[in-house]
Amino acid sequence: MSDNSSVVARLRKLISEGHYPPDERIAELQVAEELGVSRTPVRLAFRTLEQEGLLVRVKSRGFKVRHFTEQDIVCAIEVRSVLEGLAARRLAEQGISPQVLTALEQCLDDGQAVLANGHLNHDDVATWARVNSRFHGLIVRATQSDVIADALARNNHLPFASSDSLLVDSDHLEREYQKLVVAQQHHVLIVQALRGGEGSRAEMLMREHAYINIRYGRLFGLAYPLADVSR
Amino acid sequence: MSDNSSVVARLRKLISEGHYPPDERIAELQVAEELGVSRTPVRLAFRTLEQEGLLVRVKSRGFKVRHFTEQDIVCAIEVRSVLEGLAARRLAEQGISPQVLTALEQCLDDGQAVLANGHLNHDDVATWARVNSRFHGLIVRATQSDVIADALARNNHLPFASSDSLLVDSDHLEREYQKLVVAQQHHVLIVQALRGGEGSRAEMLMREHAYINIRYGRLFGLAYPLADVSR
DNA sequence: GGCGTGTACTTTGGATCCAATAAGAAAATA
DNA sequence: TATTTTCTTATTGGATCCAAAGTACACGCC
Repeated sequence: MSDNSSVVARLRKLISEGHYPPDERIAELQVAEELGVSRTPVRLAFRTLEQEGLLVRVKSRGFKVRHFTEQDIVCAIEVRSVLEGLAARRLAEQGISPQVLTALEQCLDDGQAVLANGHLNHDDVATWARVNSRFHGLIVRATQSDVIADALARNNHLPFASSDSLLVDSDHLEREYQKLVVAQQHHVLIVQALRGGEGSRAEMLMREHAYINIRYGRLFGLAYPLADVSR
Repeated sequence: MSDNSSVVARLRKLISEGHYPPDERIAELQVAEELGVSRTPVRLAFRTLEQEGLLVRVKSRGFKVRHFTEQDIVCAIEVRSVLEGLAARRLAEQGISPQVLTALEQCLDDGQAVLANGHLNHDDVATWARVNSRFHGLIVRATQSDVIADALARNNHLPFASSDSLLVDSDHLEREYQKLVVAQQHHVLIVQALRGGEGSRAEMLMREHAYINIRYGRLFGLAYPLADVSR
């Protein structure tokens, strides 16, 4: 807590929760008082958040909260799509280690276990989120490339760009179950391609996989306050 | 100059020139004195540079200069490759405006003019760099997506990831000329694909185009001090 | 002579102070 | 009454100060 990175994290949260509305200027002093710290850590955090893409610099008068359109969200998912695709291709082509392969297969088993009941409950959703996060993280880290990992991490700071954004719609659990079944199938095929060293296929599958929330039409109606979204 | 962004720019330059050696800790006070400013703007700049990937945070003791391996440089180019590929695909699929098309064709003409002599001189190289930069910038901006543009911009902060890094080898001007001829051909084909709305083809061409410095074997022997590079 | 503890120093993180500047409000003039 | 000019105020950028933490060195003890 003595570290200013917590200020970054707290601000990230507050922004994506809409506490600071999009497109509105955000003052250092006000934030500092609300967080109970001085201006200094806030100023530092602003620079970080700016680079993460959550704040934009206004001509010569501080920062304002970035507003995202539906288009932006789609783009962020597309960016993740090509970057994770790249990671999968690299991993397949450079060869996957037995350790990583074992870990990925464990993810497949764990994922299968979640879906075994034929329906979803709350714990299932949480478990799947963990397994899914582990799966994606494993592939990226296995490429051993900090450059790719960083590019992905930065993109994932944008709200709903991350593969962790499950967007589970508790009103349509049936449909959500179908989505996870498809996701699980994707995972199986991706591991298959990785094991077989099929770079292009791994990339293609991973790219398609990233679109799952778009394909399943659960992209909008988000908690995050989009700028000009009506529906 | 009164803006601290100049500190960021100056530091970026100093780092990529090797004034601060890779993998070595970088102290706020020392930098502040060298730049003739106080610690505050340096501290702010460090946060920006960290997000840009030029500095890495050391456990709880400030920052050190990031070191890049050959592998990292290749990865950065691959990242640019897939991102510019994405931009090209989007642009082709969403349809390219007549204005942008005209501007791109102007780039093609200008590029052709540079190569018309059959050989390169110093001015030619500079001109081509400008035209090339304009060409790539046009395509990215035409997608109207800040998210993609930002992802690219961040990646381009890594040394030699940017398409502006021509890496012209004045000792082998003949080979460099051949490289630019190929690049020009790529540009022509890319515009063709964009005009025809062929998204996949545009993406594929753009991705290949990004690899030109790798294909032409002029990737290493760089000014930037790589960590463990012998050749 | 080696190892451990303690102290001094270096360096970062946070708070406050001061100056520059831009925005906003009020007043004066046309 | 509208417009322009000036003054006040809010807010950022830079500098300095203080506290906390970590490192290194030295001294002492085993």
